[in-house]
Amino acid sequence: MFNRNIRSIFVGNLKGYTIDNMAKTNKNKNVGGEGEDVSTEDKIKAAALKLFQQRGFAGTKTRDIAEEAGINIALLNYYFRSKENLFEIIMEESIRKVFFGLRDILDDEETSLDEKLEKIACNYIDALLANPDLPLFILSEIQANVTRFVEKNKLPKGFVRRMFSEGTFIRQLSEELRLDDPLQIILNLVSLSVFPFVAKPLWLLMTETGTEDFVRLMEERKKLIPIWIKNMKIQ
Amino acid sequence: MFNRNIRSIFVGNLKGYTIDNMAKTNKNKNVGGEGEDVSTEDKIKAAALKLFQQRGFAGTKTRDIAEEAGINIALLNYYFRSKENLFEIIMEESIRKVFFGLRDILDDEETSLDEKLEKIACNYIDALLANPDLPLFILSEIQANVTRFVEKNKLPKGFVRRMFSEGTFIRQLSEELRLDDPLQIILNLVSLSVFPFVAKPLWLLMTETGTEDFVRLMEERKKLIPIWIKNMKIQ
DNA sequence: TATTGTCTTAATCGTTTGCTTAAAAAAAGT
DNA sequence: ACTTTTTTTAAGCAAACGATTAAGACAATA
Repeated sequence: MFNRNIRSIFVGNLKGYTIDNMAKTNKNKNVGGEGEDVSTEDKIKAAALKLFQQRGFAGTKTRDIAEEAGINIALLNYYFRSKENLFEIIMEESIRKVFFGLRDILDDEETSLDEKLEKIACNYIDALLANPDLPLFILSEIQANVTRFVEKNKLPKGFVRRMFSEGTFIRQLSEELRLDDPLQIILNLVSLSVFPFVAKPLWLLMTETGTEDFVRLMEERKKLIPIWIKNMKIQ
Repeated sequence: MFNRNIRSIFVGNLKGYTIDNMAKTNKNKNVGGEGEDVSTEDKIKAAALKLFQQRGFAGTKTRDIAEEAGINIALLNYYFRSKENLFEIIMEESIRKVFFGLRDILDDEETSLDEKLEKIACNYIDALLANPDLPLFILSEIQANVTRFVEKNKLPKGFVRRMFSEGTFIRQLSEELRLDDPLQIILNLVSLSVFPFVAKPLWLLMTETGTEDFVRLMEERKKLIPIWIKNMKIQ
């Protein structure tokens, strides 16, 4: 609750306000007994996340974010210098949520492949159930602006190499399961776990079901996906 | 090459031009020997498809479409009354491409489940290789504007019921393969086939490979996916 | 040749959008 | 009481954006 504002303000130029002004008193408003009271900055970020996920960067207007957060545009620019800056912050946290859990599981040398498969399917689907719109948000924003991703180095450092070259997970896949192409299996693991969330709006339309049914379906998959993956060795 | 313009103009109000004006002389410009010559309407639609897929509806500016098509905004509005109208047309054709092939295969009573699985994986991946950006485009635009989809009834009539209730494919799945939940299997089939294309930009970034490698990977999957699906019965 | 449909040029209109500013009120900290 | 920080109000600017219009060039057709 301290460095947040500093970072928000520090990205790019700073006009009008001094850093001291912003950083010194960044109180957390959680003092009332209700527990409903959140700091304004977080209110804005929550509103921005919601709208960015729903409508994308280009489809979201700063005025809508302000309204959703229950504040005014002036205040939005007082905290986050620009729409783009706000978006960067939201996207960075989104990436973190989606990739870091995965990395921690895959990196571990101790756990067996079986455990990893279960952990990934289980933890990952849980994480996505908590943030169902994250995957489509990230994927479509990459599509809309690949360069921004490459330049701003949004992917966790070393994540790529650790997962696809020197990673223990790949080795485990080819050794323990004797699967010819580990890349295909990784792709399958991610496809089976993530795609349902990407297709959720369409799925709900087509099956004419509600969110509750969708959640049930995903809960089942936590057990099923590891089984399916293990059955993917050539028999 | 005749009713196109009529439809483009007819959606919504019509001001400034008479229907006769538009419909009477709608020549196809393919008369030169080069074969490179396409009708202006198609040039605009091609440009619109490309940009809408890349940047989404909100992220695409009419001026960009005009520039991409090598024409001017005035002409764009002369053919397609508005950006929104142009988008509707593009989206409708996109939906058609993505869903109709699938429906035709699933509907057929004659072909066995094995054949269907192979046909879907093969034909579908071929179709997506020809239009790699279609799935993410459709899915993110549904997310961005679900209501537009519901109201404008974009999904093929009867498609939902035929696929998920009275469909022969579902029956075949549960009878021939004795899979407990056919819905999960359908979801898997689509996930394994479609997700790689949705995640393509991210995949290329992470694997540090090129489009050629991606195509090879997908070609392999055409054979592998049916095998994986068949192995999904509880053993 | 006159007509008709296609396309360009260039200007413009009304809105929307991102962002800024100034002044003051409200709240918090000292 | 005072100072500082947060938030509102309200106005407004400059650019972008979707759409329109008028006038005319060009090509095809009759």
